[in-house]
Amino acid sequence: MGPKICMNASCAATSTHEWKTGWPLRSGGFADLCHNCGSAYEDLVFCDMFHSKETGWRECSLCNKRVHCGCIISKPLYKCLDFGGVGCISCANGPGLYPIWRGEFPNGFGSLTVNNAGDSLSPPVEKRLVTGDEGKLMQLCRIVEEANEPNLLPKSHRGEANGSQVGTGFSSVIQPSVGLVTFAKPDNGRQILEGKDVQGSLAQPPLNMSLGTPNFELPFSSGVVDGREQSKTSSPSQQGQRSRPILPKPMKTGLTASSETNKSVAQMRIARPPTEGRGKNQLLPRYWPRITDQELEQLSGDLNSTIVPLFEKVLSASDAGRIGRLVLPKACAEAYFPPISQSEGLPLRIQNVKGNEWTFQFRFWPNNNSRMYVLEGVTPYIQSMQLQAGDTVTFSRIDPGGKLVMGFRKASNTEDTQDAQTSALLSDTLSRETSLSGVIEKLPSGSVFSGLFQTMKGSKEPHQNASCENLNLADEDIALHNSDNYRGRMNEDSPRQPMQIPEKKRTRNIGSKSKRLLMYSEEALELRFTWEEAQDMLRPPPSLKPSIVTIEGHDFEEYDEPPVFGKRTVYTTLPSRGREQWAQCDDCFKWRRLPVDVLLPPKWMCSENVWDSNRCSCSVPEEISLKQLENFLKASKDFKKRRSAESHKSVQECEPSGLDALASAAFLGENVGDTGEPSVGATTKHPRHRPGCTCIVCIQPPSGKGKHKSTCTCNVCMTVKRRFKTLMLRKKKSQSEGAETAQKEDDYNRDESEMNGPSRNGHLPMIYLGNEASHSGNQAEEAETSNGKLDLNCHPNRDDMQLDLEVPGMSLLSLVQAASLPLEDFMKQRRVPSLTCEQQGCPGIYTQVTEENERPLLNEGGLASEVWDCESSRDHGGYHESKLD
DNA sequence: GTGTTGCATGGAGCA
DNA sequence: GCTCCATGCAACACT
Repeated sequence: MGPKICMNASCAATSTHEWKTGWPLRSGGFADLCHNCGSAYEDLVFCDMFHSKETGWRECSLCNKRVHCGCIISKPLYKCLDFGGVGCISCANGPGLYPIWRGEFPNGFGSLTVNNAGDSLSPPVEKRLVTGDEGKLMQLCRIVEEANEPNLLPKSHRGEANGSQVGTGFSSVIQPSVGLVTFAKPDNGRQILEGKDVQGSLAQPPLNMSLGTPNFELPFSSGVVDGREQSKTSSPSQQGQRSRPILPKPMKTGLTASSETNKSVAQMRIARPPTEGRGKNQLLPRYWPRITDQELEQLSGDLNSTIVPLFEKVLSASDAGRIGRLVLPKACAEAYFPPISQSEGLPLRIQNVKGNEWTFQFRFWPNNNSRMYVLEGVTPYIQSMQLQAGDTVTFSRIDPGGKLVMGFRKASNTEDTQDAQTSALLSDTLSRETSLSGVIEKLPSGSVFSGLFQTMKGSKEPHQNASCENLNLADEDIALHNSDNYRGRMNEDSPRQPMQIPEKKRTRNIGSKSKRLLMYSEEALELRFTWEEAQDMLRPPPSLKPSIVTIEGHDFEEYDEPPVFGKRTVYTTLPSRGREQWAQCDDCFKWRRLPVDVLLPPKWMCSENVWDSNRCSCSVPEEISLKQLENFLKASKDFKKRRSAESHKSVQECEPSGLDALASAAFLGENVGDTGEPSVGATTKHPRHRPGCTCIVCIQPPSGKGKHKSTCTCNVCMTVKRRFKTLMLRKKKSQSEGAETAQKEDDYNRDESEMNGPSRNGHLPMIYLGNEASHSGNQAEEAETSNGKLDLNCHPNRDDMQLDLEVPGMSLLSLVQAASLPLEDFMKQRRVPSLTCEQQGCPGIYTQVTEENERPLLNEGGLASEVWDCESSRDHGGYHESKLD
């Protein structure tokens, strides 16, 4: 920001012993004036002193006083009279002249409709003043006056307005000692001008707020003028556009608020309606910047700059996605960004939170006879700020200079702190004063303009841009403004209720197409569960029969429908009764025993217990003791905890690295990443696809398949084979050391597995395409997620479901390649010829040295035995799932 | 095969 | 019934 220059063109002083603030600028902020000019402005003699020789002087039709018309300084000082001519402001507002006054306001605040009773029809927006800050007080007084011209006070009266409402037409309170000024965003009054019943408007007063002055020009306007320029000077009715309300419906009790109320409410975090804009469209509250005027005052007071919050937007999934297009609210784009006539738009330089400049392409697309405005090229910004859907980007402007500032607010930060003091104060206030509730109730509240404050914080660093060189805030300020949670809803029925973000806002992006990813973190957490839990709930489509497809000579079962969610059940194994399944009634919460192979719907009650006529009612007591049940559940819980910890541990331990990774890469033909290894992030080849992506690209086998045949003796293959052998020997050694422990573990796991159910009664993990019953092995290909991702095809409770994961993260195909075996041979090894349960001495677990599988899976060193779980054989179509030890 | 661009579609919100 | 806007998607460009 350059040195100050007195904005009185005939003065242009660059130094003065005291700078004063003058008239409100059309771009926001206020003119800088030297002491002399500022004093003249404050004394309302500015035009007399400096414009006396300019054109535009007229006489008041009522008192014949000379009135300068047409400059920005004199704008508030006269009125065009209905019967022609002009009147000086004191005459125009004289009693009796305008029993019902309405008119346009000149400074970007539209117009205000007031009634005789003095009710303001627009809710107040408060601005905190610092005692002694006469210049700002003057400005605000002027704002109030402009919004409330019938109550214009002579200068001598302004300082005497303590604690009293100014005039009768507007509920403004000017209290320099208290430091509060309440003023309203005036309504544009167009509805009245269009002939609506004025008195009727009292009951339902128009609360629309025009975004700006018709002739508003942005300081950064490129000069490109398009059709909007014309339209913005016309009324909505002329444009055929509806005006959208940006303020909630008014409360019937009026808006007059006590100073106490004002004081308290001023500290609330109220969405702050934008101070300006171009008037055609009106801003929806959801785009209001969430910064209080008080905060702005603090900012601008310290910075010699005026921060003009413009709007903010919660990022949608597409905004935060890789497309790099941020959809701008139309009204905001047209109000605050330069007008563009060509679809290509123009580059827009916006300062980021650290003071660096970013250039985005501001453009539009024609859409339904309208326009859709976007900022293109935001991906670097989004990524560097680590923004995601649900976060909020904020746009503001620094005046003078009109520099656009883009901040952000993380969604995760919006609800994690609480300012108890303010809450208490607010609650206290609300308990006593509810007249504002109607206004505040629907105001989008929430955290503050943290992005902006981060801008300030960032500005501590060396700046590239001069406009921010003075932006500096203490960390305490940051902390202050990070203390969110003034959000909320005031309710007359429960005035002490803590403020919460309006439900409409909170949930508006959940459920529909446009609401997919926008959830607050807590809600997301509530929806988050482990893949083990999800696996427990997955059931094959109940009434569907799989179709059998044959791929490379192997049969696969394929379901057309995705898995369904079923009720979670608990399996037990009792020596006397064998395996049992238990389910809890959703109504009475009693546990009922069920047949092992029963699949329950997500909601299930005793009355649906068709398998046990004695216990098909909630009134019948449980047949299992509470203690027994607790033991089962506890064991189940402990087991899962332990598994989870072990899983993490094993993943870390077994993470292929260094030569292993290279070896794998060699086998996989440099396509390890394509195997879908969970740890692999976005690739350059298809960066849109993340781990877990099930698109056709990501589920494709590695393209390197077949590069090296099993007989290949190239250096790479030989190295890898040698490396693999070493790996397996090492593993075997470690296994032998912990054989005893492992056996115990296995027994334990088995028991627990049964207890939790080989989910879905002993079936293998269900897979969508080629499901559990197929046992064709392709579940392993899908089961390579090991980092907690939801994997539909991996059994949560059984190690043997992950038997192919000898090398974590490798897909089945990778393993096939690694084993240097044709797929057919590999599959044979995964299958053991039919042995009946009787042959194997079922029930139980026993060890058998296989004959046909003397070369066990991936084990050149030889795993001579495999553990057989006969209990699972029943559902395996005569085959027994092998289990690598 | 992948990334980008420009438009179309349809749900949500509002009067 | 209208506008807005999140997102899908086809066509095109690029590697």
